[in-house]
Amino acid sequence: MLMSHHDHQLHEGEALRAAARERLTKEGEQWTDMRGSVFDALASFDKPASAYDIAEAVSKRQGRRVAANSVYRILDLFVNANLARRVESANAYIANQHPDCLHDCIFLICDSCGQTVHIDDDSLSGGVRKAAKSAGFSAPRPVIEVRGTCGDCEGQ
Amino acid sequence: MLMSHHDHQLHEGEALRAAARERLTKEGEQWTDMRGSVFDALASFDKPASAYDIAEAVSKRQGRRVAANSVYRILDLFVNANLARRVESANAYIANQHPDCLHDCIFLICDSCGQTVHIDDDSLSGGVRKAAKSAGFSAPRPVIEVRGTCGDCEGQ
DNA sequence: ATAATCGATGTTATGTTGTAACTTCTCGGT
DNA sequence: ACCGAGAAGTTACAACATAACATCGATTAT
Repeated sequence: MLMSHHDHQLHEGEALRAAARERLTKEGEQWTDMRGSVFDALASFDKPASAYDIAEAVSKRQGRRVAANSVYRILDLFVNANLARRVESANAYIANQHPDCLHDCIFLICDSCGQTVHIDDDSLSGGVRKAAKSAGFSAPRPVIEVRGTCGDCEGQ
Repeated sequence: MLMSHHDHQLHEGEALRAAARERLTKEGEQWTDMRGSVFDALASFDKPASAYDIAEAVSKRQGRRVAANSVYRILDLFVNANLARRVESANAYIANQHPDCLHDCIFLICDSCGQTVHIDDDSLSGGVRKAAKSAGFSAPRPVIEVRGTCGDCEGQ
């Protein structure tokens, strides 16, 4: 079975930061120091991070207390602007590696180590969207996540 | 496009309660008064209910304080035994209307009124499972939910 | 220049969801 | 009667999330 693919600009490090910044400003939002710090913290985690995790990371980095509160505001902004995603089944957030392009993504979360990979399969998410529409739902936003055990953890 | 279907015993009211009870005892677990009360409360909601909602309902019904704590224990048991499902994106639980049969279900949750319908589409959930397995994940448990606006709320 | 405004952030408080640790109760087997 | 095990009670707390209001700094109008 052949899967349709399209080219993604997959960003990381500086490039990701730049892409995020560009995306946010294109939304008409400001890229402030605070937002930059939150983004850096978010992107520095290798697994989904809670707002509190991020608040702690930013606090440490800046040597002052940053309240979870402020972090939530910024995360909400990021999610709306496609810079970040919320992982519902983990109450956590993860940076979006291609903020430029809109997707329903599918997260695979390892119950053992927490590692989370994300895959884009528009045929799957499209099917879910379609099923929702058939049931009379409008403006459907699919949440597709899979809990399981990743390959690395499988052996042990 | 034709969708594969299979017959479901869709239970409600007394029949649902009986089916749940049967299912639970088949798992080797006891159907106690408390569990019955929690199940009744859960099934009495017409939308996903939080553990605290349920604790409150049971407390009211019994004229004594029932701690959320106890409700959580029972809900976990129910979820494991397929009597209930957790709706991840709502931090809430919903009774499973066919506890006899195993499914990855798909929930459609209305952001406006909270009504939640569940659909079973094994081809969709199977696709998600398959994608997870291809990515090296074992024992995948898909979480498929859709946030949107239901038909009733759409007009207004 | 000063005042008004607005968006971003800080601050404090509180609400909601979820667990942990330990005790008490109940029931069945001896 | 005693014991053991599972269920439920109790208390405490951790983690997640939001609300309301104050402050700050940049921009604009006067």
